[in-house]
Amino acid sequence: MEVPGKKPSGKAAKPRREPAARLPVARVCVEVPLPHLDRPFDYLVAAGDDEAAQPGVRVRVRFAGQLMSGLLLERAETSAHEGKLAFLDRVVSAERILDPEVARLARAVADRYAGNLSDVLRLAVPPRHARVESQTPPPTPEGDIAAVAEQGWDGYVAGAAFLRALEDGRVARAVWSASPGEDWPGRIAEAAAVTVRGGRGVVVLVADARDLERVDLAMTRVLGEGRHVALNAAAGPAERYRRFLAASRHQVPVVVGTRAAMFAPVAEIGLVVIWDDGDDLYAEPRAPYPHAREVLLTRAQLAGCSALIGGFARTGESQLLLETGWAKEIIASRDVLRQRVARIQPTGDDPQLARDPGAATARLPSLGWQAARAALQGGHPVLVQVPRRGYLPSTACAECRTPARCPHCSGPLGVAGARDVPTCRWCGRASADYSCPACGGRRLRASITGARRTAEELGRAFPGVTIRTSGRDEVLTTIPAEPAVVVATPGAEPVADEGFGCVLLLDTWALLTRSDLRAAEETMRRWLNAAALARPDGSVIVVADGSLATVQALLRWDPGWFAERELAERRELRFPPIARMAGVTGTADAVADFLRAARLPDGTEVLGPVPAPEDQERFLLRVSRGKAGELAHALHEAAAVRSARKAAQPVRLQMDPGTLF
DNA sequence: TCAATCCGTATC
DNA sequence: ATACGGATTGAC
Repeated sequence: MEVPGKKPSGKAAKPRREPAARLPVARVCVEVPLPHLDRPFDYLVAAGDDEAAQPGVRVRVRFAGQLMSGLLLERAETSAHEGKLAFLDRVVSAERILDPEVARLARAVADRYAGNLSDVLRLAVPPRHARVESQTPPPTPEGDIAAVAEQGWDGYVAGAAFLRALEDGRVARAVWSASPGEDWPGRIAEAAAVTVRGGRGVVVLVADARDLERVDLAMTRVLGEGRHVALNAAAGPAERYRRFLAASRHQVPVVVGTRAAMFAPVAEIGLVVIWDDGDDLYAEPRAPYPHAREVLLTRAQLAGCSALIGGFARTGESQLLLETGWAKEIIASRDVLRQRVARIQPTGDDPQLARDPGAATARLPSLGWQAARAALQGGHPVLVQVPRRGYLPSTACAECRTPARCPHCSGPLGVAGARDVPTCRWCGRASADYSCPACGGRRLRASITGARRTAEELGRAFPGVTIRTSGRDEVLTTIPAEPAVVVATPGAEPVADEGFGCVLLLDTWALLTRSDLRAAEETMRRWLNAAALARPDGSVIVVADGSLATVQALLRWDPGWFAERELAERRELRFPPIARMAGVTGTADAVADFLRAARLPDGTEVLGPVPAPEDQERFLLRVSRGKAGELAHALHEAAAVRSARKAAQPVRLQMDPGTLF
């Protein structure tokens, strides 16, 4: 290191600056997105900046002749840099917004995802809002957390033991299969409360704003006011930064939030929680595309804290955590489960289907119609789950536009692709030789039947009953305990005050026949999440063949069995998460150039290329789980080589890509 | 021999 | 990106 001496200043413009007496060197992560610059750069701290220039503050630095933003990672006595060090241009604010624990996590996430630290830090630290920073914060509440009633966890084998471990500050890691009807926000709030009582902080992730609202309310109920903040985009930048600061300044011990909260700072983190980790909203769409579950698990590992992965469904990744012994299972005993679960029945092979006059009127399988009618008569609401509008087009006659109906049950006929055989979206029967009952035409055209149209049809089937819809445009959060039919798309199901008397899962054929890797898992997740809303004395009707494994798992309410099966299948096929994959996308030339530069680990399988959008192509690289770190390192290195020599055409790298085909 | 320009490389 | 240094070129 060479400190600029008292050289005779030729031009008087620069103010003379002396380095700080102790720890004069600041290591800075400069905000540049280039892989070959993904390392800290050392700067001198001026004596006047000594106090403000603490680890975690925002700084401005001159970098390659330009003023750039950066984050101060650490102070040091000396630098290994050979040349002259420049001074920090200025400390933007003395607010230490990058927690050391989060900084370590960010580095690990960057490494795992073959990305840059500065990219990850941009995800971890919200944009500054100067006014909010200067405002004085509300005082932290005094007093103890009320003793938590933990009976809610008593229904689970190992549930009480898990909470005890949290309170005692022992490390406990669990995959929790919530029982149907569970007040899961309440259970999560209880787990948070005992952790806080043990003197540690908590980060809770949920997939969307609606779940966040529920957990937010539960936290207030269990912890009292002022002990947690909810982080989500909806709050707006100023409010969002205010809440971030409340966590960063350790004024609250608990943060709940959507994806971006995975990096939220809390003092002495003791527990991370993620609910429904199969929801695809947990995949971050910005580089380097980290998945919230993986970030939280990395965080738990690095910080040595507890982890709770909860849901009605169970992902392959969670199952792997159990099979490797990293986490323990928390699950209700069969007895408790029997008391909680509704009567679940398939209709796929319903022998009465065609003959039942009620079914014909309702254009529903008779079993479904009867169950719904019974629930309504009992004074309870009915939930009908249908896939999202446009998810799978149904069809009409190409000549006269009469909607194409199943000859057996009058359900709508759907086609997955132009050449596919029309198949009923209700009963799943194929109609290879369909002809239009109105004009005899044999050609079909696609038309859309969304939740609204389904609602209209059901309105005719249940005259005099209120029909409501909940979907992308307008999401219902809760509905009262009175007779009504709610048609909802997956993920938009409201919670009924005392549970639904009946839950109908329609259009299951559309979900089951999708060919991508997660189709079965995703179907299971959607069914379980909807079926969990049924009353214990209610019914769940799934319009599918009872012999299918996915349907079997639902009937038996056994997400563990299903996940085990699913993971075994992926093991056989060498699919993630058993093996690990990386996607390399770009123009043919760029991708070829990249792969030439990459020193891939021994045994890497190079699959492809396959065509990708915009005239690009994609390769998939596959390695064993143990070599994933090595692969990520090799990819980052190759990206660095290319960016250093200014390769014109970019290549997009993605570890664990969401779609494999 | 010197200045203008090009190219490659580092960026503290 | 921009800036700098060494190499290269061309004119005197």
